Amino acid sequence: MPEGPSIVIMREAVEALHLKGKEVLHVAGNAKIDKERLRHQKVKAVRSWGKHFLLCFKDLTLRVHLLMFGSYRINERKDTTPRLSLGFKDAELNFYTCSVKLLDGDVNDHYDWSRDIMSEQWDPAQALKHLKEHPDMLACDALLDQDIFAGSGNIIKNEVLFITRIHPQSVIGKIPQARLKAMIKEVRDYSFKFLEWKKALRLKQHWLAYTKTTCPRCHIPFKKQQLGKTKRRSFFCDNCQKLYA
DNA sequence: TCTCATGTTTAGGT
DNA sequence: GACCTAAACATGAG
Repeated sequence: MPEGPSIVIMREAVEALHLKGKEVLHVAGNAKIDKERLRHQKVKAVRSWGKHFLLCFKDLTLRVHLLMFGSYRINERKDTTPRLSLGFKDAELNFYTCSVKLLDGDVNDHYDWSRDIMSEQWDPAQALKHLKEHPDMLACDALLDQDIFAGSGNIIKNEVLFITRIHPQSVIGKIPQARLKAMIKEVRDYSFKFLEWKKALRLKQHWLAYTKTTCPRCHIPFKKQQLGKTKRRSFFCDNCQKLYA
């Protein structure tokens, strides 16, 4: 479920309920937060930042992170106890196996929207600056760093590196600036393609590298290794992806 | 049946 | 404090 584009789908689905101004009438679930604080709050905005789904109230924001296996239901329930359930007059939101947190005060004080790869405020120049602040970082780690590319996950990482022909173990400080810019641009572009494919239930069939065993360009076997500090699966072609080191 | 993974936080060690 | 590792969470695809 949970890379940035999937959270955008979730946000759009909740926005379609037109909850703005609606009051939380019922709260339940096994989340270890002070759920009573949410009761009688009126929704001010439905937002998202990277992999975070945000329901904003006056001076209080509910943050839901689906982690690896989280799920949600709108006006439906699963058989298991929800982590959090919010009941409105004509709608119900249920969140399962996720991380839930309450953020105090103005939500804008918690988030830099320009770091969200799906945001209208996404700023590629800032991303370049952030990358340059970490010259020793490996490309495979940079593309998972939520402080630089909020919303990018392991699928986006693998696809972007393959498309831009950058080896996952490339050192950020050794990658020519033009290549870095191309990588940053592709994160954004790929995320919106991801969004459309996911909506069409056609995401998997567009994967070029992720979970693949053979390079679609030169047809030699892909390498599959857990790379970088993040030790996440990387699928790559030694032949087609240039190692800057 | 079993393994593993679109993710992050936290606790503990050096 | 920096840095690392493992555990915890707990679902569902293959």
